[in-house]
Amino acid sequence: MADLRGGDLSRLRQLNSLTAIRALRGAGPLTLSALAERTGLSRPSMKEVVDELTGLGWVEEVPPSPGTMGRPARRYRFRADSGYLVGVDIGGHNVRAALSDLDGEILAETRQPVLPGAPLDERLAAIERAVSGCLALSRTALDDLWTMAVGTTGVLTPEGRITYSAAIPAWRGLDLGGKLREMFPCEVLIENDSRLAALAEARRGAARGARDVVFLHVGRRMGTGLIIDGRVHRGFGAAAGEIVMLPQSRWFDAPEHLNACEIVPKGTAPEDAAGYTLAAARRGDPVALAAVDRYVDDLAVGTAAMVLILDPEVVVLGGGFSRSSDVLLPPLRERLERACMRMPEVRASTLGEECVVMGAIDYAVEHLDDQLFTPDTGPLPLSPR
Amino acid sequence: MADLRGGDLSRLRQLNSLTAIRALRGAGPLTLSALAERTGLSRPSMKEVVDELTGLGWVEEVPPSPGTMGRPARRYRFRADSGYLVGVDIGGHNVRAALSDLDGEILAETRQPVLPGAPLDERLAAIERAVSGCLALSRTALDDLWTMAVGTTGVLTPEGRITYSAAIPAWRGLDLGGKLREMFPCEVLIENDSRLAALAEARRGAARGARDVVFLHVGRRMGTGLIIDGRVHRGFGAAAGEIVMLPQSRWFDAPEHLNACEIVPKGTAPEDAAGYTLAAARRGDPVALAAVDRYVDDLAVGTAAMVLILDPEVVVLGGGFSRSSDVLLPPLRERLERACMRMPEVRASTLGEECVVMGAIDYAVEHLDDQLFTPDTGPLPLSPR
DNA sequence: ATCACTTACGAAGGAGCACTTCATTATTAG
DNA sequence: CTAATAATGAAGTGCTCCTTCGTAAGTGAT
Repeated sequence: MADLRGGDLSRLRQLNSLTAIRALRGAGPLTLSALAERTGLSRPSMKEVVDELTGLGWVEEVPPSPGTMGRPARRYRFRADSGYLVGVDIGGHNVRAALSDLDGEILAETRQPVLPGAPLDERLAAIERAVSGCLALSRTALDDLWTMAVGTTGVLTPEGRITYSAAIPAWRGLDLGGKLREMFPCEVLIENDSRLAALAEARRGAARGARDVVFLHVGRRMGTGLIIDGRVHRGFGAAAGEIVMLPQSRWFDAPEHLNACEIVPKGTAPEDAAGYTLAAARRGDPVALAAVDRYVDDLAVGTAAMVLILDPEVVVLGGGFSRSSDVLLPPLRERLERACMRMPEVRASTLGEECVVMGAIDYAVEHLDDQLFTPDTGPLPLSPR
Repeated sequence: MADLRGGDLSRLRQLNSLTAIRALRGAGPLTLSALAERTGLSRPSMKEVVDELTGLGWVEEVPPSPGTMGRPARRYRFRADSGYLVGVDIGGHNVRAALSDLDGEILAETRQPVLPGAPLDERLAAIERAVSGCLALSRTALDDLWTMAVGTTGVLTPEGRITYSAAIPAWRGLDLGGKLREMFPCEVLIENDSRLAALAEARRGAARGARDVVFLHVGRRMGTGLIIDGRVHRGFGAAAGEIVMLPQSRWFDAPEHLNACEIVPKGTAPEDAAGYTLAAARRGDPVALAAVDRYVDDLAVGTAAMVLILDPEVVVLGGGFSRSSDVLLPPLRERLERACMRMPEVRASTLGEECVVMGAIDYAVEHLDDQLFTPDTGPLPLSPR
């Protein structure tokens, strides 16, 4: 039994305001008549709603569109620029950031390289630089940032403390949420990077429209993100998706098949070895193909476990190795066909490197929508908070 | 972006009617003042709402509670008896049914034994008998049945056709939903039995209050049910939870460790073998304990996969073998401690044999609530439909 | 039995929101 | 310049909820 709050007349207005905002956010600038038709309200009522929203700063009039019959209608749009969001992807080698408006439209992106072994301060400074870079590029003031969503590798507590991170040694035990809240005067959300990537693929990428999605991060390290019923699944202790920890999933050592392939020339940097093998496999090298086969054999076990447990609509292959999805997808599909009860769609990521930042943006948008634009959350505040 | 329907004044009333109903269903009979306080509405408004609901047949006045100061207040209750629900559990050896009111309060239960190899007609007749038995016991007319929820073993399509059932050979390929809709003049919902058991445990059993639950059906056959974010997780093709199909989960053959234990006397019925081993293990028989150890070793692999993937709050052990949870839980916990990232609560089912029927009832209640008592679903109809 | 106290009931008056209707206004097409 | 088109603004209506206040129906003390 959810909320027991009964509704006042003002609540009705609030409901209608939110409906108007949703309609405006869904489809570009709209006239009063269009809004009225979409929402089912009468024109005069809609006028009052829009006037109120304009007064609060959530909605703004735009010039009428010319060339129509009759008296030109005034048009209104949602002011997605009343506030801004940043998404940050803190990886081993790079810190990426993106800045968007309240609709998740990306306005600026930056990247700051960091050494994997860099000390904590250096990495935090890179975050600072990445974000200020975005602010400068989009000419946005720090105070106009409403929410920052951060994706990083590692296992997190629900509050944003890092339990464990294989990729970034300095991260271990860090209260990342607390640190970033000291650095930035906005709300800070921390999430696992694979989960954010999954969200991005489900919102704007290869799994757009699907409500149940399994995202596989395949690369030097394995990771997963789950979208269940359209939302990021964290689990009770924010530890969902860690199947790589199970030896029988055969995921932990799977990348070694590619790294340790005989055909990789001595002296190749460890981070390039797998790429070399995958490229050789694409050319048809039999030794490389055999290594890929062994790799996919292992990959398919953990994947089949997730598919059998969750029965997702789509499985998305992302992460570094997904650049070679042409090599990986056919054999993976073949193994899953045999192992699964119902075969899901298996697709390659379409967002690539920007996947996590985009997911972070999407996550922030969703958080904001839950807070502001949901009927249960009280009246709309004045826009500039 | 959900619905774009704006709200009329009548919608406000509808909202408040639903709030009143929710309040009444949440806590026994209430006076107007109590209702007003809980919902935040004024007394006169609440009076009007309650009068309307009384007229529609959803609410009814009950005698005032004596022994209070001041003028005795009129009290109202939700008429949970405006309609009735049946839950059915179609197992290999038994068909169970339960009848409840709209609040899921169980009013009658029946059981009809069936032979596992019984032909289709016989099993359908048993269902018929089980349901009419419930109707007779509770003196309810067939026409007062609103919804029937059915749990059965096997893999289903989203529409309620049976893809595959190991336990009931005659079931294979059957359009069970269609058949039952011919037999009963009410809405029919079909679901996998383990999923319903999971729901029951999450609503009224060992996992009450938890939003993410993994239910393990351990018995001669293995099955699972997942509750994610408080709701039954079916998956895109209603095939979620079938990890037993993955050889590496080691679930499929796990029960064989108990069945084929050396100490089981020759000639024991196959369905009693595992029970014999478990009982011997409880007495401390070393051979039986070793078999249990091997069994739990295997059980823990698939369980760890689910826990690592989903990070549930609670894992519930149900099914036939859960009668021996005192023997199974400690070693299972020990293995999971080692394998899992975050250890969930591991508990034994508290509902036992009635688990699936109760889950069916809960499922029907939830379906009804979604249809009738949710703000987005339009106005409340007249109670006797 | 009576009186004070407590609490609920019911009626009356008021405010807010959305609806319908209609005269007015701004633009395009001929 | 006129007719047609479509949006605007103002006026009047109905519904829902709110507050207020006098009345009714009990309990407990004298």
